[in-house]
Amino acid sequence: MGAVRKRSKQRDSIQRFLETRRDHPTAETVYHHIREEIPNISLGTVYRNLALLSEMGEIRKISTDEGPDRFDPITTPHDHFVCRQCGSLIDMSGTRAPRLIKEAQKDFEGQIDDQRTFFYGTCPACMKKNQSA
Amino acid sequence: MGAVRKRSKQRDSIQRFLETRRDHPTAETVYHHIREEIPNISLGTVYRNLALLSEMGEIRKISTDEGPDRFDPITTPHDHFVCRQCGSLIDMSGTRAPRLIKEAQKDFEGQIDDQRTFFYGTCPACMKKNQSA
DNA sequence: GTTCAAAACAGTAATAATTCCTATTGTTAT
DNA sequence: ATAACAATAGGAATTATTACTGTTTTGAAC
Repeated sequence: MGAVRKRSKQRDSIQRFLETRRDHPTAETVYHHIREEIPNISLGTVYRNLALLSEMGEIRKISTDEGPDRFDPITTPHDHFVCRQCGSLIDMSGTRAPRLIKEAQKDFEGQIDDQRTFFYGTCPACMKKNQSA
Repeated sequence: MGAVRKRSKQRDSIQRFLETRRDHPTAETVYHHIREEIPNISLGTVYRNLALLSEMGEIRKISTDEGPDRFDPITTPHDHFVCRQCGSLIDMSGTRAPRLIKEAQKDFEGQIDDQRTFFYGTCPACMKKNQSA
């Protein structure tokens, strides 16, 4: 009998909060918002539950070249764009993962389970900002 | 007139060291090795120069879901594999970047300059280890 | 080769990001 | 209700990285 995972209102609350967001919050952002609902939750609890939810496949951890890790409630495969100027993280349409994994697996002796693609550049908002400046 | 970049034996040494390695060392690893050559180099200098070399396009910073940032002396486009079990970072053959950027740019209003693809799974060495265990 | 300002340095402090630890609380199965 | 144990809070500790300060090195101009 493997470890039984028990629910907790803290973890439920974290998951529910993430689901309302399209902007891939950091652990710090999650912490500040959950504190409005559960004022004495600790940052450690937030980190632990974000890690747990990731392991459980309920959310996805996203590490980029810019800034701290972020978390995404959408676990269906999709790519991300990172703005080098403002740091915003944007969902990209279209998924390339299954095709890429199949392709890469051909030349590779290990086992490929997952894949992440990031695009870097300037986001639409910053493009506009730069024009007027 | 932009800032004039001056050379230093510290930066040269860091770059030379990286070029001998195929395993994408962390800042800490670089620091320990350079200290054999320049015993009183400081960790801050290592971080500063790794950042500078990245900006200059001489090396590449690599951030993954597992562990601290790593640095790659090869700047021609290529993908990476991350072993979830041992954390090793492996170069993948074949580049998908130019094709992917072109594809993604079609549906995207921002400007895409760069792209990173990571594969996650179990590396060949860990596959073997798991079999015998 | 001396001068001079910019750039880089070492060393240290500070901050950011994350994990670990301990005592306590809440849940589940009996 | 109680035993067993998962999950908690809160803070300490650790890891990763950046910033600051006074000193040294670099490279160009003379």
